[in-house]
Amino acid sequence: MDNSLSPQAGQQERPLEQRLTYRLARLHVKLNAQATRVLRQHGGLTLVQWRVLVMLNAFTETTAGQVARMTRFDKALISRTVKSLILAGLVKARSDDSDQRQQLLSMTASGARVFGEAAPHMYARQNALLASMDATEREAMFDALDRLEEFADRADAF
Amino acid sequence: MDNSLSPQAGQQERPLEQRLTYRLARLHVKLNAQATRVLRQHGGLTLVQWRVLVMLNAFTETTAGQVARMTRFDKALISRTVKSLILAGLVKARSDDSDQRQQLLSMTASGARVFGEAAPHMYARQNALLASMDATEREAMFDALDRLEEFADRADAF
DNA sequence: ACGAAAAAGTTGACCCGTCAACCTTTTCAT
DNA sequence: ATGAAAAGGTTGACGGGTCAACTTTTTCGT
Repeated sequence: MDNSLSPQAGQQERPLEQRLTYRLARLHVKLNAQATRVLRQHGGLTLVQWRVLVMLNAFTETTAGQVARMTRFDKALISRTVKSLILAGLVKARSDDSDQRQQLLSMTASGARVFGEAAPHMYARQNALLASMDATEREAMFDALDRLEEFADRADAF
Repeated sequence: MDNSLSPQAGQQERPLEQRLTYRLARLHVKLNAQATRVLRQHGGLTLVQWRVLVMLNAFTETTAGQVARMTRFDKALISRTVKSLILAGLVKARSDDSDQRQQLLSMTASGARVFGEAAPHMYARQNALLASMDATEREAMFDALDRLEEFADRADAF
């Protein structure tokens, strides 16, 4: 609750390490916590479950692999999450005749209901988030994100 | 390797959920991975160990609690990380006569050496990151971060 | 048409980070 | 001066997320 720093604080304005990396990490944690809370209050999905359902909502019959690629989550994580969703009756799998390796996933009616319950709140939150910036700021933000991500991808830079 | 999406992709330009949250998460993961790799190649610290040392470098004798508050890491995580640093001989603890609950932490010579080995690379990386944007973009980025973080802190907004 | 390589998914092991319970020491109100 | 509350820190348990190994099915070059 008390935000005042130690007696020694203030010696240096920004000892906070890599400010950018650090700030991003902090923001990410906070936003995640907020989203998790919203989901818990409106249907009880986990964040990963929610993201999978978002994908299944946008692309009606999709495979686990495609979800993994689109969300950039690890396929192991997706595998377990899909299993949990099927167990909860929110998702169903249909085997693909043309490729026996993969299964086509889609929401069940109950899945759609739970998704529909959480979605308005999640999207409202998202809009409120975006509304905290004006158009040019948003533009700048997304540009910066692109730039930074591109940089982070040049793994061999260091 | 293949970035092309499914046959169904493209139906919607941005089904990617909360674009912002999602993008931040992705960037955060990438930056973390990069930092972790740099640390592994230059001394072998973990990211949390590094951040604790950054704090001990800036504030000579600090307590675990202060490190936790400054880094916003969970105190449990700090406790374990400090233990690992002491075990590795990189940090030493001195009991505080005026308060028996806490211990004053500082780097050992060997800790300073390891820190000094990693620091140039970490700071170079940080500078390169910032250099991927010009001054006004940086300004906008940090403004946006402030704004978003403030929003995320208004927990009761939803 | 066959064998090598690649893709889809599953599983186990592991680390990171959080949460809650707990112990000890200190603070503070009355 | 004493008991309640708060702060520092430790620990155990747990979920999130990654990595690597493996199975099965498909693709593709020759």
